[in-house]
Amino acid sequence: MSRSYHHGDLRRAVLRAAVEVIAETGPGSVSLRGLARRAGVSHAAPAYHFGDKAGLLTAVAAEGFGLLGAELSAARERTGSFLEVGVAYVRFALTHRGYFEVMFRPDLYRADDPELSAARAATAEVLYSGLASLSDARAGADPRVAGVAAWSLVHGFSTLWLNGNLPRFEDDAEEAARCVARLLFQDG
Amino acid sequence: MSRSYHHGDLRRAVLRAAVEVIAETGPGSVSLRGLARRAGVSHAAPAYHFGDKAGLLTAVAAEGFGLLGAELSAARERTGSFLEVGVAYVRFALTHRGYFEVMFRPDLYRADDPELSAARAATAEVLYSGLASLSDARAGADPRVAGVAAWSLVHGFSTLWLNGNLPRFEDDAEEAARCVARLLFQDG
DNA sequence: CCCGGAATCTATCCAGTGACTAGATTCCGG
DNA sequence: CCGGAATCTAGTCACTGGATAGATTCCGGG
Repeated sequence: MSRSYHHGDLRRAVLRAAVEVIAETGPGSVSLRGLARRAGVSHAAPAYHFGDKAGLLTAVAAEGFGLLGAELSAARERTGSFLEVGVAYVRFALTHRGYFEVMFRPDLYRADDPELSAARAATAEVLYSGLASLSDARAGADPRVAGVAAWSLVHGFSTLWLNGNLPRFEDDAEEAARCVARLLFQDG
Repeated sequence: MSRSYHHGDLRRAVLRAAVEVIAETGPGSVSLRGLARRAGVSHAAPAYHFGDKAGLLTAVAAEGFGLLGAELSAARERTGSFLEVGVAYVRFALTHRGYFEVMFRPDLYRADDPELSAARAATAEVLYSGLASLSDARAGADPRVAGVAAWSLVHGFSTLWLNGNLPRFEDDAEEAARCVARLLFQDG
């Protein structure tokens, strides 16, 4: 019995399992006790690492913002196109659903967590950094308004797709997102 | 004691209370027992009308789609502008948060409920009925793509605003939404 | 090598919730 | 006014989140 009194990396294991469960069945169906069972530890073990359920989801959201920021800046460096940053946003939402479904639901976690705030701010920085080219394309537009429009477009597409409101595009979501985004970001 | 064995209109009362609670503290914090207490009935009474929690939220979502469809078509008739239909979408999300937060979270309710499906289809009909003018404005665009873009934009703006990601526009959300939408729907 | 504190996990307990069931009460049409 | 239908109550069970006390293991200094 003594071989596994300590799990080794329970924090990581619970985090991974949480993201998986959320991706499959939504954030509402995640339970600390279920994750504990899945990891083979007692039902109170996760609380040591995360405090409570909100703490776990805070960690999920923080990691998610970190991943999103990384993917957005990678897309920006790779393609140099603000449109492709938007496409990368949608791609993240669809391929990292477990994170995405938590990140934009502040009632599920502690939005004032410092680590999370930092990750979120860094991501926003990347998102808005490409605004110059966009506001050039739409001369005279307030860059803040243009940024919000861009964010709204890709965010809305992502959420609508995730909850099954875009059935006609379910086969090639990424290309559909690119077509949709092109209507707003006319530049390639 | 006998004076109020029957509540009178418990179904309506629970529905109203549910929408209020959701608008204030999110769908996660709604409990059948809490709503029952609020209405002054036993904890099992709501189950008679809604079956279970998913049934209650199904009713919320169905009523919400009905309201949204009505407001969208009203905006269309009143202004004749597709842009104003989009603004009405945002206005609905902000003023009927209790409904909106449920409607686009199918994991919370029974998405195959016939009454709900009908209400949702009717709303989609209104949403897409103004597409002709939009695709005229953007010549050559696939009307389906244009419709998805429009829906994505207003939906994304609404959800981002609701979860506190657009702090700079919190004072005059409706006018901000109009500015944002104008970037996509160039016609007035 | 070993000792003691720190890190990690277990075992219990409690309150709140959703769901189910049997039964009580009231309403309403014939 | 009577009997079935509609509505609500009361009780139960399994599950969850949260809290606490204590057990086990790890690790660095002597």
